[in-house]
Amino acid sequence: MDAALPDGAAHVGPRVRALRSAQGMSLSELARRAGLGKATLSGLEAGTRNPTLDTLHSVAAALGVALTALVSESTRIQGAAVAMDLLRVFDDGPATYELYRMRIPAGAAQTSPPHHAGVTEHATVFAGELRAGALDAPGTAGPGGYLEWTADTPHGYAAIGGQDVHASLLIRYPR
Amino acid sequence: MDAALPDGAAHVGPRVRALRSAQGMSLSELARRAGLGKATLSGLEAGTRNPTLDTLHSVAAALGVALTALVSESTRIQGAAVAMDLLRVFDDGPATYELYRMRIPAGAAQTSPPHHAGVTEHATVFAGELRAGALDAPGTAGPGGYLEWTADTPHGYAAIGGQDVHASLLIRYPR
DNA sequence: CGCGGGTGTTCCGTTTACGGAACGATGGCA
DNA sequence: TGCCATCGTTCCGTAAACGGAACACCCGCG
Repeated sequence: MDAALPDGAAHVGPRVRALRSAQGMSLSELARRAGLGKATLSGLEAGTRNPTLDTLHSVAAALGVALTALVSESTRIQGAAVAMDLLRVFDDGPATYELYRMRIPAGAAQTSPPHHAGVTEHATVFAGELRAGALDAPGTAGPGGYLEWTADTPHGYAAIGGQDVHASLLIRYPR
Repeated sequence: MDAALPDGAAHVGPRVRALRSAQGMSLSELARRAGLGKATLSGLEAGTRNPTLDTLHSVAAALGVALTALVSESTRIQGAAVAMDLLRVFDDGPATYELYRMRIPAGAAQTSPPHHAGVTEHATVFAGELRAGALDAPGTAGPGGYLEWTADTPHGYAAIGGQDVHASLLIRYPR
């Protein structure tokens, strides 16, 4: 399960430094605005420290970005053709929802084994032409279009137009 | 004792606890899987500690969710009846997309002035019964349902069932 | 040349997040 | 009923993240 997740903390430092210098802000000034010691920031950017949630929050606020922007590591699920980034997990009463961003290279296709009973998938297309759904009855949708299907049977995804498909995919897992 | 952990930290604890119990996992088991001490997790969930990035990373991995899912904070847009949290902004080729999470209290309703021409809105309902769309031709959708409408005319949102509406709203702005 | 104000790094004492162990509470099971 | 496993919390010594100060360095300016 551990997979080859590169140590998340290692990426935060360079990202802070990049965001900071992109705004033309000095380390000293960021420390002042964030109410942190310069030693803290120096170590954080160098990756020699393991920052606290409070510290990260202060830095993000002083940089004017969301905390997510500092720690976001795209947990990418890379399939044969489909790449999905998990954006968010909702936990709403009778069901759990996972919201993904999906990319499919032009012309590529992929099938997926069935999930548990009652699971449905909902896709909203940003760009390209998506064909998706049950293998024997797929639907198609272009930019702005929407598709939904039950995922408890074998289903597939394909970019049938001449360009890459970008879409958001919502997977609903009932209790 | 006062602790008084600033903002962000306060929300992480309950979220971890919610995600953990949603999977039917005990605190002890999560501690074991994450390679953390039970004291660390107990304090984290209670909000009496200020966790380290490493700790958060371990917890997220053991829960099988992205680190973002633990620390994400929302930029909320609060209307008369509708509360929307901006989740993500996409900038894909010919259009820009804003992905929101939308909540409407049971029985509440709200109208929205027109946006620019060509703007469309796409809603996927998680819970409750949503009535939304052009004022003269709204549609309705329940859990798992989908609605879309053009936003360049006056439009509205309403929770018509007896319970709150939870939905994801995608707004598409063509160039 | 100083000199003052800026940079980022390093040192150091204090604070605190960490894991391990002990704790009381709870829940089967014989 | 006792027994034992597991639950989540609390206590405590250690490791380390924290802020402040000292540091070397680099500029613009008189």
